[in-house]
Amino acid sequence: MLGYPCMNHTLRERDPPLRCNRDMRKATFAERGLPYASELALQNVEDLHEILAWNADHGIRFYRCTSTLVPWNSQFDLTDLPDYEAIRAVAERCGELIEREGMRLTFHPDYWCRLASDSADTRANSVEAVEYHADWLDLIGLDRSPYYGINVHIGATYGDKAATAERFRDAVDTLSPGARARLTVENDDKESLWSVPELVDALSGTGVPVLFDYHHHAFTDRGLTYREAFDLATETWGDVRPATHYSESARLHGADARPQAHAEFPGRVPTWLRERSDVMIEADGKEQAVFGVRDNY
DNA sequence: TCATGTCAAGCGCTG
DNA sequence: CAGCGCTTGACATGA
Repeated sequence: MLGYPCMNHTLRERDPPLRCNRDMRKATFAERGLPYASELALQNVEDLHEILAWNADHGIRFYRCTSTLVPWNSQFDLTDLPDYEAIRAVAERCGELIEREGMRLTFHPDYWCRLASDSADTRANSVEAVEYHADWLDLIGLDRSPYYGINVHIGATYGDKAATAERFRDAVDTLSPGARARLTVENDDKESLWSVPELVDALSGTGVPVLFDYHHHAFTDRGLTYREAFDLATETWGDVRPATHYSESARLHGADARPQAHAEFPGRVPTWLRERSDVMIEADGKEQAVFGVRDNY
């Protein structure tokens, strides 16, 4: 399966727009509080259902939802929301659609989610973030499996990789069963950070799978080919079909961009990657980029 | 309605 | 050493 993250450009441009990333600023949350958070969450979940339905109609069965599905969820429990029952009902319909259509849904908490941080506050916020993503997956009614994953980066070294790996494993141990069972960890896009072999080593014994990002591997290859790194990561998934990320550098497409920047429309996903994993196409072209890649076969 | 500046949260790195 | 970029856009204000 091929998929795309977050926004669907086609549906975003409708009037009214369909999107599941309605958010608000701190001052607005302070002013309007739970009722407005509830209203936004309900609209977001309703639109998530429409996006999933559109995806199914267009043969796209893999989707990553944004982390603003329930805005400000770090500040309350889902059950505190005035519209909780309505939200739950729509979430269940999303789950039924996903089951019926054989779809795959994942999440990717924001950049500040740093489970191995050397700051206890940052670690606590990060654990909390993984937990509320797990609450959403429970609400939708999806299995507690990395198949419906919550994907994070370690994303830093704090000057000591061994100590960072240990803090990461400790954080994993503090997660609830539902959060822990869904966690996946992706290789970073900076030479100094976490490569596939380093993650495999750091996570050995935890059961947490390594999510292989093809483009990022170029920055942390450690002498391994793409296929070697993918094979290494795939072993960590056990019986679960791996999820992977694919993108191409914008530079390959002539842009004067930093090497890490994504091309708007990547060309062709390697056949071996498509055959052996579900591939999230990370590109500004979003759903159109999936169509473009599909047309190249 | 639209343009513009700003926005909760962490990091490493660049200019 | 400030600001950028990530997995990236949207909110809020004022004309």
